[in-house]
Amino acid sequence: MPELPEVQTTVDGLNLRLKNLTITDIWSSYNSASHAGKDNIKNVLYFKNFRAVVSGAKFLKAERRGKNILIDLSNQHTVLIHMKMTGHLLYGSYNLHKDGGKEIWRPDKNAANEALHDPFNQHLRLVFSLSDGKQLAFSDMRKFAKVFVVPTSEKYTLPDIAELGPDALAKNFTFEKFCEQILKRPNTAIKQVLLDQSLMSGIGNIYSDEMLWAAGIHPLSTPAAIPKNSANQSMNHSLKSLYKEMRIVLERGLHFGGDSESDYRNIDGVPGEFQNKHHAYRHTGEVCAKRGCGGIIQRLKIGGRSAHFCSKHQTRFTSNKKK
DNA sequence: TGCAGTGTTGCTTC
DNA sequence: CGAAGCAACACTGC
Repeated sequence: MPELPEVQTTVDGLNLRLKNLTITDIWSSYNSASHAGKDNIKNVLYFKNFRAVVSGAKFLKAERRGKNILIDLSNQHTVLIHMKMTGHLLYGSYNLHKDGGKEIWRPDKNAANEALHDPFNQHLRLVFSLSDGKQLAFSDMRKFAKVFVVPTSEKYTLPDIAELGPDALAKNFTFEKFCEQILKRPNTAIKQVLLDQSLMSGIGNIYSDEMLWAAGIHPLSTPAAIPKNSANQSMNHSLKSLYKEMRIVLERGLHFGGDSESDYRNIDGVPGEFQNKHHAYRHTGEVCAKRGCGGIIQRLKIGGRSAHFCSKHQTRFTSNKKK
């Protein structure tokens, strides 16, 4: 779901659409004490405080740290949003309806915005009203998302941000640094290592499968056993190729506006296209798309996640020495 | 009809 | 410390 390319696409959309807008008010479905106490949108740092801090502030800029979105406001405060599994930010025109004692936001029927035709509007948890008369709505079907506000001076010292490893696409995240991080877990399946946000940040289940497929490395390979460089010209089956493919696959995800295999939409409600470019993820039982390979895509549970891979061209490197 | 599967993270346990 | 397992929740598909 939202992995690095999807979160970046969302952040780019926020910077494009919300520039110079002021948040006139906010609303939340979690406006009741019965939901307080958990570390997610339910407590919204106790909604009244959140509302008091955020209302009236102007949007300055959004940025991405791993899979987190940081939104700087003009009043020296920053909103952190992690979309987790099913979070969606949607920008468009909504109207507040009263249904008995219950308040419900519904898309404006006359608006042409694609965001407003999405089923995610059934699960709105938080709505920012903006000075252009439109709204930024946050939908979160499974209610796993995290949203809170802190002084901007503290944004990078939050555990959510400070404990992240280097960003997978950062310019200064060199091959040497990549190896250093990967080798901190020398005997753990590479699939799990790539998903560990404290080692490097931004990679999720889909892109990890795709980069391992492209690099020709079996997801159960252990880092210490994978050659650093490959002998042949193709640079395949090595940490070097994995590093290279990591960059390529994530950049491609970004280029195609993210991956909507599941239900990702950008803030205008438009799906991405990367789901049509998969070679491994959710291709179980299909013939491997690699030229001349002819293998069949397998699926395996690794670290509680499903991994998809070609058992023919993805080499399994494991250490012989068992402890 | 019921239950496994789905993406991400955090907490508990060993 | 690391790693496994499960919980947080809701919906889809077999």
